[in-house]
Amino acid sequence: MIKVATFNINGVKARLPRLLEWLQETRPSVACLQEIKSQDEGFPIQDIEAIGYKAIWHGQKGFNGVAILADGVEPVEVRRGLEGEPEDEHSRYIEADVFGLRIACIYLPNGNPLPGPKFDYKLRWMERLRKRMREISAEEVPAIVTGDFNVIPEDKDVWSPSAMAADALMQPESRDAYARLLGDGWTDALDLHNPRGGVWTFWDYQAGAWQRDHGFRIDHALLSPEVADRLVAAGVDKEYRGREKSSDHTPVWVQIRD
DNA sequence: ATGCCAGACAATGTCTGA
Repeated sequence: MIKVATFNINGVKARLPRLLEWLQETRPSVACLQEIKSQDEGFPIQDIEAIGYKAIWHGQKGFNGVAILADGVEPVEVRRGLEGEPEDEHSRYIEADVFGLRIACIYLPNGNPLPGPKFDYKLRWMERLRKRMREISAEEVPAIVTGDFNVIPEDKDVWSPSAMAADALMQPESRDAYARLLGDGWTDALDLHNPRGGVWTFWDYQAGAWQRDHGFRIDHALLSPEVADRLVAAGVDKEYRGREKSSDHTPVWVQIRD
């Protein structure tokens, strides 16, 4: 069984104890991290290797940054960054082959405030992502595109649709772009296993959101048809949101038959 | 209407985020 997880870590250096304990307690085969908020040279690879993982990462000063960790084997990097905007220097995409799977780890732009350049960038980035995902589909490799999509797919995926109505995460344009990915043949694994919704992956640090369970679902795992056929389970490691110095996201995982 | 909270950077505040 292969377990592929994603975790928006919100600062890999500030969160290192949480990351290491999560890896050791849940032992995912592959762990995709977002918002490492570290330059390449500051990534704590020694601590990660000390507990048996190998990794590739794409860092950036101060914010963004993504990484793919694998239990005992080095992920083979396929690409970093998306095509289409050569001037875009945000570290938001890294892709690798590992355990016979193509894994893409993404940190999709938030898009707030809107309207404005950040929302425009989000929508352009989603179209660039779609183009890459269609290329992966054409390869017909078993693939998982996972990470922080910064899209609340449907009203059932948020504690209060009205409270979030003006947010970039649930604008019709954001949702339509996400729906187009699914329309291309990708399966939202967590949604498949929780069709009635009510499953959150993010709770804001502010306004007591965690205590009030004011969360929403923005961390996703999209499966190619070759992987969807092998899906055994999907879930959220909710308890990690309640720990000391936690990220504002929880890990999301899928289990895939060998 | 705004900030709430948090991390990084390199201040003792600013930027960024969701």
